[in-house]
Amino acid sequence: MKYSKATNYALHTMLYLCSVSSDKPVGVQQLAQKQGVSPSYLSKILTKLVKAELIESSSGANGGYRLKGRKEDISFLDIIHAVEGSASLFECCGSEDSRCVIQQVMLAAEEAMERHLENTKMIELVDTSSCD
Amino acid sequence: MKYSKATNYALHTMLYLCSVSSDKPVGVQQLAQKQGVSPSYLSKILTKLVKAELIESSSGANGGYRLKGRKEDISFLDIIHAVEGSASLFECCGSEDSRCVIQQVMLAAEEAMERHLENTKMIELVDTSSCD
DNA sequence: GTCCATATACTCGGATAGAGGTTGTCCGAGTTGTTCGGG
DNA sequence: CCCGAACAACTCGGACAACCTCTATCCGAGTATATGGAC
Repeated sequence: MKYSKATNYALHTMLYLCSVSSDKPVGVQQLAQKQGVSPSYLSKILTKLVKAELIESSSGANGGYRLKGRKEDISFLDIIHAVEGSASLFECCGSEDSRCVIQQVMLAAEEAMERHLENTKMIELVDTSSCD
Repeated sequence: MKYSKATNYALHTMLYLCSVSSDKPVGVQQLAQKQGVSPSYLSKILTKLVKAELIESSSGANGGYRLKGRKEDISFLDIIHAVEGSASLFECCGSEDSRCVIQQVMLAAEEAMERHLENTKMIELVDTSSCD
């Protein structure tokens, strides 16, 4: 059980886009170079963020990606759900059987984590960002 | 990012062992049959619980698995860590670089979940258990 | 009855293997801005 | 100067592959109990 590297790339990219905060889109090559990933792969991840309407893309020359919503509203959870999916981390008996006590405990624990991720917005980190 | 089925099997097995609460060990066949898993596979999972000293095994006829510690002390987190490992869910820049803000947020969120799992002991569920 | 060999019922651990997810790469297609040549 | 064609830069999306983990099975080895026969 681990968060995928894709999530890491997505979070760092979003943090960077929030800190730039420009109207001009940023090319995927530039974003990829900063993190030492191949542009093709990063583009695949960013597509998920586009579908989640966190960012938007513009094609053609001088194209790239740029924030869609206000960066005050973007939480960690938004990004993680966009990349990892929003399914529950734990599934007990195949179906979503809510009678299982174990399932209930796990769900409550997961919600504790998600609350924390939802309350932390991207903008809070913009100034203090290291480890680009 | 999902908890493995092995974790599910481990939790259910531990819950059952806690509810039986007998000195006599329970055979892996019986445990496996209750959950619809193959005994060979379950045995492999239980080996991890033995190494974590949550349960102990006795070989030979009438052998099997039985709780080692007091069931008041066994938390969800103990079991999960035994099966999934206790590594952090999120690793930012390869090494454990604690300067990364993103890493810090993720770590704090993870700790929120772990606190919940640590505070929930097996014994709390013994009576109300369904979904064996 | 006692002792020992054998059978029986278990766990333990390694080898193996398929399924599925993760992490990438590659390439063709479509889109936009730029450049350049003809009128 | 103006228009259009060609070009370059860029994203989009699918196909594909290498790799790893998860899930699971199988089997041989070791171990503890039960059985049963010889004395």
